Amino acid sequence: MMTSILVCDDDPKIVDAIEIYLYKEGYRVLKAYDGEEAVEILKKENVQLLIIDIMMPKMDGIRATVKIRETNALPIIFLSAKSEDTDKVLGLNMGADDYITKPFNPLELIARVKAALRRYTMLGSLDTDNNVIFSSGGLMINDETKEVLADGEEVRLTPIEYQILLLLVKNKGKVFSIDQIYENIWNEEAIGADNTVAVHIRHIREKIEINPKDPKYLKVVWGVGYKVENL
Amino acid sequence: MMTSILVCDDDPKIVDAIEIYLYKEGYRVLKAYDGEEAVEILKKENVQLLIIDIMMPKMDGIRATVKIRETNALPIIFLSAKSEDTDKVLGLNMGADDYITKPFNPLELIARVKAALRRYTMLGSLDTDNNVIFSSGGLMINDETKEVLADGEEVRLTPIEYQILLLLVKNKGKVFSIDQIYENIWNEEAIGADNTVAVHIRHIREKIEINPKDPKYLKVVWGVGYKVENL
DNA sequence: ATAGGACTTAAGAAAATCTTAAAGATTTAT
DNA sequence: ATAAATCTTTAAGATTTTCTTAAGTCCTAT
Repeated sequence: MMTSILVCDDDPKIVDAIEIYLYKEGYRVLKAYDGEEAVEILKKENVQLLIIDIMMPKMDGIRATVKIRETNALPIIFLSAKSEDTDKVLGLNMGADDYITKPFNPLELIARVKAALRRYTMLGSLDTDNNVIFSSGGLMINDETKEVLADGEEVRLTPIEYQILLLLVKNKGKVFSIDQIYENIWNEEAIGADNTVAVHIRHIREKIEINPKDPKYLKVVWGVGYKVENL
Repeated sequence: MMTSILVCDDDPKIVDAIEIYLYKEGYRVLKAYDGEEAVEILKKENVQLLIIDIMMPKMDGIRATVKIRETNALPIIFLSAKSEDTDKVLGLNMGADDYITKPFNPLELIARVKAALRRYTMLGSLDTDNNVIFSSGGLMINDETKEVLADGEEVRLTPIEYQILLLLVKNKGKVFSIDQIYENIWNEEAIGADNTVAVHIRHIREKIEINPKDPKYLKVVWGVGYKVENL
């Protein structure tokens, strides 16, 4: 399903700029130019994230947020001019999940959008069993059938290997320390279990990587832990 | 999310008593028995409130508070024996938000805890806690993926380099002395460690700066320390 | 202008972390 | 009960990171 993002700012130039960045990342972009319009669109459309300016005519971002929050729990990112610190605080209390100050760095915008969406879908995926398929690039896990595909090839993992990979792919991009991995899978304190996990990592790599010595999916982050690249 | 409270007193009886009161109210209670321990725990755990005794061996409550305030804005409630009025005043100037005199009334403790937490969450604590993305101009750190982008380019930092840069970007604009940096990252006293930090600074600059000789992000403040410019 | 302290830079030794293979222990399936 | 599969442990080697030393350069006050 395509992710829809509603962008709301009274300055069309900013809306257009954000649209371009988000479109490039593969999101569907809806546009509004004041708070009322945003509220209307959210009633009709299925939107996963709202980016809204604080200072706007008609209905400002804060009042709009209050109204929206009455019926919708979607994540909201506020836009604000650099020094509007008061607004910042107000906005966060009103139910915004993050904020970006103008002028903003496009990469930062994208990163914050992704982080907000991830937090949101993480919470949502608990109720909807819809999310059983996780993937990153040529790597795919179907948690219903327990099938793992790497570059089109089916891969047979042992239960522990499967659980580790599932954890990492479900949270692709996020780095897990060896202890975190151990505690997540074994449900007990990790003491002297570092090699255990390391060996499983090795086995997983042997099975899913074309070249285990130079892994493209399961990467080490030195001194920190492992992650599955968000491809 | 569960609210965590760190209780720090050198008298285990008092810590245990407070734990019981707070636990009944549904809070998660962490325990420390001197200032150093408290500082350690606050670095690792996500804590929303600190209750700390003033008179303690090793590192007393006031020095601990000063240290903690360098990086953490959580509310602090001081515990003090009845007549230590001087300490009381000192503590409040040091960034404590409230104080309770021993022996205390459990109901009063709970009331003050709730009041402090309310004030804190009102002020948008989301800034640093929920946030995993920190940026300054063209510099961006995502602490979840441990990715660092400088002018759009991904940069590979070693763990120590990463931690130093994260500290500076999280507190952009603020100057840290070499000793402060050392103590924050290594968790031990900085003695003769100035060159060590300087070398890491150099390495970070080599990686994130276009021209390391004329750095635009990681600047030196002569005779004081280093900071990341608040761009 | 210059001396002295503060910062920068380079290179190599030391330490820490990760990878890998292989063998033994445990669990599961037949 | 036995074989097969899976998991854990060990340990050596490879790699990366960290620290130290030492010699530079740059600021600032006199």
